[in-house]
Amino acid sequence: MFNRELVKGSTSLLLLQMLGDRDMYGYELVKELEARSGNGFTVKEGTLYPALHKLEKQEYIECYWQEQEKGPARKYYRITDEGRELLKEKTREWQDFVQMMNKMIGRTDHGTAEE
Amino acid sequence: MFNRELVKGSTSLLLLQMLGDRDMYGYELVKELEARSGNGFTVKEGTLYPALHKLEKQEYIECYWQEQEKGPARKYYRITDEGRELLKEKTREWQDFVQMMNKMIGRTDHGTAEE
DNA sequence: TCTATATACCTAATAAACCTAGGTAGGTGA
DNA sequence: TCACCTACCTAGGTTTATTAGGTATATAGA
Repeated sequence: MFNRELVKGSTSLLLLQMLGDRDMYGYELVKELEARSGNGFTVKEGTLYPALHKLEKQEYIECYWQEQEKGPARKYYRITDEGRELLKEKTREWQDFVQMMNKMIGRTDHGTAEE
Repeated sequence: MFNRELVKGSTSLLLLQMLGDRDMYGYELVKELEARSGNGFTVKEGTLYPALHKLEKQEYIECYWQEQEKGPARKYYRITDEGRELLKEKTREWQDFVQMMNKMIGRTDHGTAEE
């Protein structure tokens, strides 16, 4: 759909946001993000797992294993208090960024940009 | 201000946007972006020049030298027709992306998710 | 039994974008 | 002469995401 480049830098925000709602495991996050975005994009496993590990190392999230009656065990992630702080901050940053971008790309009409 | 990470991927959009308004030279773009963003961020020269060269190679912009009465000559960049097409497309992508992100992170206080 | 598929985890190698930290050169003013 | 501003440039390193695999559990079908 749109350029995956744009998403750079927003992955951790997305992950924290998801975990802010409820504890989730990696594979679930991949599927959920794919579903929520309406096929807009997907966060690949090769992106997700390293990102989760980094957030965990920084103590913004923590994990626990949960055995399943059927299928492989799941590694659930839970957001920490520091994580919630970071989430708030990142959300604010995102909103500021959007505002600035809109100021930059929104104010010119060089080519009739109405839908 | 906000995380520079977020800007990654939007640099070429910003450049095309600026050049969509008028021809500009590299150094001018750096200063102008800095001013417009209200100190939000700066595009470094080490980012800008390679980005311009890439856009030129892809024929989205083209350049011409202009001698100055005082000071070093300036290398002006002009957006091409293909560039304008790309700009429209990238602007649309940006708007889609923002829409999706807002859908995902929009409800800033989790727990109350009514529409 | 053997194989394919789905779930669920992971990483090494690569690619892309950016930043750091320089360099070259013209011109002005102390 | 030296410092500073304008104006161009790039090599090397970092970060982030993707590609393209791998391991393991469990089930369904040939």
